[in-house]
Amino acid sequence: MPELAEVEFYRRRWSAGHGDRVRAVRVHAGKPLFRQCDPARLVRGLTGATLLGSEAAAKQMLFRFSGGGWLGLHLGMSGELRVEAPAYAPARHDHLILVQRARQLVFSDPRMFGAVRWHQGPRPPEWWTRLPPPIRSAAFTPAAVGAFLQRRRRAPLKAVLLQQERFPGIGNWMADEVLWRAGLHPRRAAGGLTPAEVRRLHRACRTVCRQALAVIAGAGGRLPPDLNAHIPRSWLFWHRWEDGGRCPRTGVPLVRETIGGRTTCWSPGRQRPS
DNA sequence: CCAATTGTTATTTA
DNA sequence: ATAAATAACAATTG
Repeated sequence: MPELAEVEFYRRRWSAGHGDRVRAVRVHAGKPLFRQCDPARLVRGLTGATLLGSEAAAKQMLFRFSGGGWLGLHLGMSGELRVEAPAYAPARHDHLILVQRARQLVFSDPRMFGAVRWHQGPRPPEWWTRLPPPIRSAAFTPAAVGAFLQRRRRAPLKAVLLQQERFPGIGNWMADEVLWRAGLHPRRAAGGLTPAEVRRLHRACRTVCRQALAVIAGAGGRLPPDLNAHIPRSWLFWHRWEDGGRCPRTGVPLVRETIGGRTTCWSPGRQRPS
């Protein structure tokens, strides 16, 4: 499930453990989740360390520990972070648990497309510092979007929006939401947009990211009880999987089809193929 | 049994 | 050689 805003939502859950020491680590070593790290070193580094802080960017999270330890998490397709009571008994898909005095920080991922990384050193790891500039940053300009679209000019817009090197954090539902807001058909060739359409796409990316973060991860106040609790009914989000779902703006029946290898939903009329 | 799933990457095709 | 499409990864559900 997790895209930009969901990742931030889950990171903030674990921030309940900031400032507390990790007394023990439970890990399903040998699972593909740990292919990018050495589970033995992970456990050795985490045990006894204090969780000092954390950040999320794109679909990545980075947790900082005392002693120069950095824990990287990616939630893949089905990952989630939870906070459980000290007495909680681990379930089958709880592949990494940081046990603290007052709680357990649980990383659960049934499909195991996620990843766990461990880095030891004074500075954050290379993979983190080299992430592309966020969509909400000043570096995400219409010119940068336009240049990227030109390089992928024959690919459908939907496929291009899913490329993390230019649209970090965008996933399947956010891509559909962006194209719907911009009024662009997902099958349009990336290189065929007018300058005005590129600007619309750029603006829709920023708007969707900003609003999704506010609504899903909480603007500044407290975390919503549930991921989707505050997503407005006026978003495509709620209608894209419904059978007989209708465009919340035009009332026209929505269409679903595979584009760029992923199930894609759009509103005919509002998003024209040429 | 077949199909589907909010992600990424290796491999194949054009 | 490059870019686009496809398969594969694993688990679960309809």
